[in-house]
Amino acid sequence: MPHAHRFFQALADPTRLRCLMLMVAEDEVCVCEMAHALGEIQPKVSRHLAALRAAGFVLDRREAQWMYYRLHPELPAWMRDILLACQRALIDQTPFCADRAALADMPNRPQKGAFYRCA
Amino acid sequence: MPHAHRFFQALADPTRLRCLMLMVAEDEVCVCEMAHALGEIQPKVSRHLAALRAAGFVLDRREAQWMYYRLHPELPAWMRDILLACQRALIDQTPFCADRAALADMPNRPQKGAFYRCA
DNA sequence: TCCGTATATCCGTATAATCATATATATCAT
DNA sequence: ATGATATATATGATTATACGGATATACGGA
Repeated sequence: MPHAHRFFQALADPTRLRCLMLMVAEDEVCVCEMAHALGEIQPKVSRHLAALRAAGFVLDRREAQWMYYRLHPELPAWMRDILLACQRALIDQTPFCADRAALADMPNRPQKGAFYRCA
Repeated sequence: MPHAHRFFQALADPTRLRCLMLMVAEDEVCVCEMAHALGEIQPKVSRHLAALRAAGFVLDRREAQWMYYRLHPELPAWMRDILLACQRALIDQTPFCADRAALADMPNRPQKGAFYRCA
């Protein structure tokens, strides 16, 4: 119950679920990419990612000024299964579909391992 | 998006998740059975079940004085899959295991189709 | 009338949104 | 190199809202 409760509590917020779906789809995503994809302000996204990190569901990694977030590699298998089931169920639904499209169309999108600037 | 949000919001409460796991395990369960199994007061269980019903995740059925709740038969397949994945992952975990045991040991447990009273 | 159930209300707590600010890193000019 | 500036990110503080718990009450069937 403790783990399950926290996990579903994390999924229960639309912003967090959208961020998680982006991470499932793209593996690693930085804050400014998520903020752009969701059309939300940066502090809002950052706070929700901090909550996911504090709960142990994601890991962050710094690369220059960008903080990249990804699913925690040691996430229990059943939680990962549920996230994959969500992706399958929601992949063509609003707003998840539009989020991925907006991310793909993001101008000046930071490129990992290169020295580009975020818009 | 609205559906997924509501769904995980429903799962995010321990009482609701425990009730849902009982319904997954036993198909139909009445309010007094759930209250006994969880060791919670009846109004608390009733209110959470009302929330699940209002959200369309469960259906209720009256039989004499007992209200039996079950998963909504038209629940989307991906939601049902997630509930089954939860059952597999949590079946031997606290408190779900103890909830099933307490339900099995419940004295004067109402029997469907008969004229017994709830303890 | 009794019992199971549902609901209204009140209150305390938790959670989220927003603004403002702080920190860190990179770029650019000198 | 050094320092200034811009961008990305994080966080503190405040406010607003949602949620849960407990009690009391109302309803409905046997």
